Amino acid sequence: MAYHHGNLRQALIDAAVTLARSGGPDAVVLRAATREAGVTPNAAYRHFADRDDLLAAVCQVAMDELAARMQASLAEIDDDGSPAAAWARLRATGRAYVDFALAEPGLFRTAFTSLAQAQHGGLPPGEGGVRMKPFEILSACLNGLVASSGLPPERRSMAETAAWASVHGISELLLYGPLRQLGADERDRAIDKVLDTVAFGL
Amino acid sequence: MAYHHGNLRQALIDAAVTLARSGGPDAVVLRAATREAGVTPNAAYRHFADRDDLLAAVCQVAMDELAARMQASLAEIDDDGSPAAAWARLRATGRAYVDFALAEPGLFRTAFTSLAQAQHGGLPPGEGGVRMKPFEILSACLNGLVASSGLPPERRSMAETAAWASVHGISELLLYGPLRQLGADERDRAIDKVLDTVAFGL
DNA sequence: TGTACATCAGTGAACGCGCGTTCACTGATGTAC
DNA sequence: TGTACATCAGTGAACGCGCGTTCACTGATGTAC
Repeated sequence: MAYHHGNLRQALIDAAVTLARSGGPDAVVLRAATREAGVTPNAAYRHFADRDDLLAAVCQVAMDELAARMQASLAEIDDDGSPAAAWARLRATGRAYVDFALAEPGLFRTAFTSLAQAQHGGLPPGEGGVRMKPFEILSACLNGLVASSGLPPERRSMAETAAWASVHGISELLLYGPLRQLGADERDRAIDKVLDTVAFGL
Repeated sequence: MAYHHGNLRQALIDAAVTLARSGGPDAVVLRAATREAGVTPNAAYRHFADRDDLLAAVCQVAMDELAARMQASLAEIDDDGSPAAAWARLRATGRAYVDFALAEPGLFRTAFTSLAQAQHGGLPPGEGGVRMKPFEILSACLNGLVASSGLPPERRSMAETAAWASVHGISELLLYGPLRQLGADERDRAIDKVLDTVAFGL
């Protein structure tokens, strides 16, 4: 499968991810990606329908990266089936989520923009475009919580929504909101406060 | 104060707000605003240093609008000093926040972008740029909650953070996240769930 | 009250820029005989 | 094994677009005598 370039498609995605990493979705500029890959602008059209198609690929990568980090932090906690372990697992995914947002604001923002575009543009409903692996990870954690008796089943309903909203919200607030100037310590305390409140609230 | 145009500065802001309303901060295009105001592009430079200066004005308007809606929903609940009233007031501001986000996604997004830019660009720390009236409203609600004995003082700390994160998060999720396809009923239930969880968690 | 003048809000024309995208092409790759 | 050929990934040049911004200007407004 190595033609002239080798694997231009992947090279373009890599370059575009780098752009998104440092400047968010708007920085995913088709010409910049081809420049970085050492190729003519129009060469991109052999591999992507248009700029949006390239952006969609980047969004998928960003979302997958977020899921991978959540999964990785989950792997560090051994699941002995106890409620305490189940709560620790939930907290770990939340923390990983926020850490990813803070460490990679550009990718974090990008991860959610293909969803935004699917809203305006076409894209058949149900055919969700980007797969939301993070959502599935969160659901699994909550299921584990119920299974371990850490959470009464009658409180399980819509727990994803409550948990995700808090964790996503604190990420945005720390990045772009009134909390963006916080020092590292205060930031940690803010994140803990949010995670505490969610756990208690559920 | 009426020269040639009347009040071009305000007319440009109005036009720019309309742009932001339908397309978010990126839609705030200086030339488009002058076009709408029936004026030459460079006329804008009599009233704004550059495009970012115009955008900053729009951000302030958007943030003020958000605060106004929170304030308005607060005014509908008579404050008899009881804990129940204090909780209802908190909930009303949260609900107004989410409702604003859903009704005016472009303005909502714009309200928070001058903050994002102050982060990258210069802007002396402390000199916060856009004033965060919504934050102050929320703080006042939480103070009222403590005053009414609805919330023990030892739980007051960082309550703004927890409350705001949840409310901001559900807004983003409904607009751009996995919940963006929800119907009106499910949406209401999701918002209620989040508000319940916050109240319980605090 | 009338006239000369300074101010300055808005004009007209142009700049350089980088973008996404299209066209006809070239030349290396892999394939069939 | 060697040659003719089809494929198709990447080239080179160009397009039209709209943007932010700058220049020297014009002409209506308000002011001083």
